[in-house]
Amino acid sequence: MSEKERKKATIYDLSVVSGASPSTVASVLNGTWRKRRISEETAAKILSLAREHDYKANLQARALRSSRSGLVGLLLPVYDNRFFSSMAQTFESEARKRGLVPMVVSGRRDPEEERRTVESLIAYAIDSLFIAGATDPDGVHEICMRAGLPHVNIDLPGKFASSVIADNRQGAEALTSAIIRHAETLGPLHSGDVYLFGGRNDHASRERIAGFHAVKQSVFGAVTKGDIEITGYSPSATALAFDRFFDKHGRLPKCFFINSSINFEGLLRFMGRHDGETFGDIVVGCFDYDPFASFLPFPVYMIRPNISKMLERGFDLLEEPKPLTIMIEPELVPPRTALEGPLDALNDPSPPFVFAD
Amino acid sequence: MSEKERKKATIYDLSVVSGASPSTVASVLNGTWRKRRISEETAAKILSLAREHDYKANLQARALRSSRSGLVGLLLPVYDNRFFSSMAQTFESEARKRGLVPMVVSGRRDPEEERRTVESLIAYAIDSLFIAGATDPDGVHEICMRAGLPHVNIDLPGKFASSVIADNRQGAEALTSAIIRHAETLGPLHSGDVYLFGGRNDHASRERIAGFHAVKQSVFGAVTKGDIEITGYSPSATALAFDRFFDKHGRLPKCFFINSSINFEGLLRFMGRHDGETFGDIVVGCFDYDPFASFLPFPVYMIRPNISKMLERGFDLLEEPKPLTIMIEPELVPPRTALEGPLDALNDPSPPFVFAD
DNA sequence: GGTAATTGCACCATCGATGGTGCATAAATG
DNA sequence: CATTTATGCACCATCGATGGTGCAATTACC
Repeated sequence: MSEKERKKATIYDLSVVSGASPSTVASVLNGTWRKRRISEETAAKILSLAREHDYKANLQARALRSSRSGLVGLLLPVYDNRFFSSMAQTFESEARKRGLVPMVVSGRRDPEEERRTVESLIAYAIDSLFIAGATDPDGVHEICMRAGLPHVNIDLPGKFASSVIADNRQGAEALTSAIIRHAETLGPLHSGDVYLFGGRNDHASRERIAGFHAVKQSVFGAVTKGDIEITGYSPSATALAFDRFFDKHGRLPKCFFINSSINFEGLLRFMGRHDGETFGDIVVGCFDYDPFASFLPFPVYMIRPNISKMLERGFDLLEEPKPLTIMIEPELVPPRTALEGPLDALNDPSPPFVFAD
Repeated sequence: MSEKERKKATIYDLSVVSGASPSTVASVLNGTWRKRRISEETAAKILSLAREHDYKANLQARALRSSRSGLVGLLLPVYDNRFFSSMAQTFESEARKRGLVPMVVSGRRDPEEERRTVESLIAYAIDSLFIAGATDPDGVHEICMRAGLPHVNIDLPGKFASSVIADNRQGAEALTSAIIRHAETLGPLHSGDVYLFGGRNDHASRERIAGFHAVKQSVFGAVTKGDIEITGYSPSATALAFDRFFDKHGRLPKCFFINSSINFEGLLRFMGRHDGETFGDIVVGCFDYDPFASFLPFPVYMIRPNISKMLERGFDLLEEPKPLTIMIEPELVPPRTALEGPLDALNDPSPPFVFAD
């Protein structure tokens, strides 16, 4: 038996060994056999033969016939960032919890590539798609429409499709208040001491900037011009922005808001070029979450979206007939707080022990 | 045309509109038409009709018929960790570069779940599998064997399958030397000041521990007993280990080697519980790479595997008839150095600009 | 004992694409 | 002009699973 298992067993093989027809075998194996009035006895025999021959359904064939593949896609811009990789992790559990198989792809912030990768998913007949952070959501939406593919946006504004978004405005306000309050405990603070770096002309950035300015307005009564430096989502462009600021003012702002952890990496690169300087007197807010950032030598406040709630609501929205938008409040993470992540849900199979050496 | 595109066009649809047979249409669309002596003219007509009807091949059907799916799997333990998410990112490019579609899944360090996820990949008829960091590589290997699935281990020792591994021994030696050298510049150092935290009874940990001890041996002439605290791959267990050490000695070791960034998170959690203490006098080595760790208030040396080279060699090894093992040297990253990551390869489509506010 | 209802399953077309084979028609060759 | 060779394509079985339909054999019922 272990020798002959070179080729995978099919329902036809089981049909031969069991003496039942292929369709009977199929219905036993896919669980529809009661509906088809297959006898308990026949079913039991086929199930035991299936186990014996290590039968595994060919899902490609099933998908082809039934036009339901059991695949759910997730389009990310990139993987290697705490937010998106954590989303991939959570997405995988949520998908499997629902009996689906996740296909996670990245569009690398390139509209052309986003389209291509989504088309490759469609070619494999995924049943639905989660779009998280596409550069060109409308282009992706268009493709999904044409393919009749149900889809939801995650953390993207939904002009056409359903969306679950973090409350960027509220989050930015919370973050801005937090850093201003902290910076004020360190000394007098003026509107001109409070900056924002990063972002781009997208919905999320606009909302965050609006929240940032709203808080500055209410705290200082006025908003300084030029308190925002747009850098796109690039570590190197952000590092350059800090270089420029530093060259001009001889220091960093007392207090600033960084649009994402990618931009935060830009700050780190800038600091890498200024070894020896401690930058202990700055207060930073980062609209993103990375546990490491929590332990830098200066206070870092972060905003952490509630990813699993967002995804859960996303699966709900797939059922919805018409486009809806749901907002989920993110969480403010104070400095030096290492929160739990999806890794904590893992059980580490080998218990700790000490090597005999 | 845009109205009627509700259902996806098939070769049969194109066969009707073009007047050619389905097999002719298929061969034109999959590029085998010259071999089949289809005329230039017919091919051109069909290609133009295909474009017009937005034809996209159903890859499930193709896979079923040709028993080549064009899917490559990557099994990770987890996504949300710099090393593995960076691997996912690089894997995706490498796969697409080869005309394949990546399917990345995580086994969450659970042998049972690893098996299940790999079986789900096999059910979709993936052509080959990259195994990175499985808890039970032999179990996975067994399943692949049974399914006749070509597979390579990445950064795992290859008892049965081909492997590309980081040189853990050499990397651990480089890392240990680096932190000892640094710590020695801060004051006198004894063998008892140099510890290792994290890891587990797996190949990588064993090699790293061997390298660690070899260097201690050569520097101090002897190895202290009990200089190693095994914690498994869990942030919380690692935090507890630091707690224990701290409770016993009233401080952290002057100089220590942390087995992975997951264990590193444990250090951060420990520090979160000791706010106010700066821990400025420690020197840390982390056998893993996270750009944020580079900028903590104490020196952190890191080891960063050359992921893209490992994956490239992995694709090569798939062709190989018999199991081979290849070692790739990792890179030592000194403190306060922010290196480039895969994100730098992305082009940020919207150029930086400043909001008019 | 004859008809009706139920049970248990087999048959067959189908999903979309592929590739081996074979057969007209046209062109080349002697 | 007869025969060989080349050209261009159609036909058909096939990959593995599914689900509608139909039909014998058994059981129930009057």
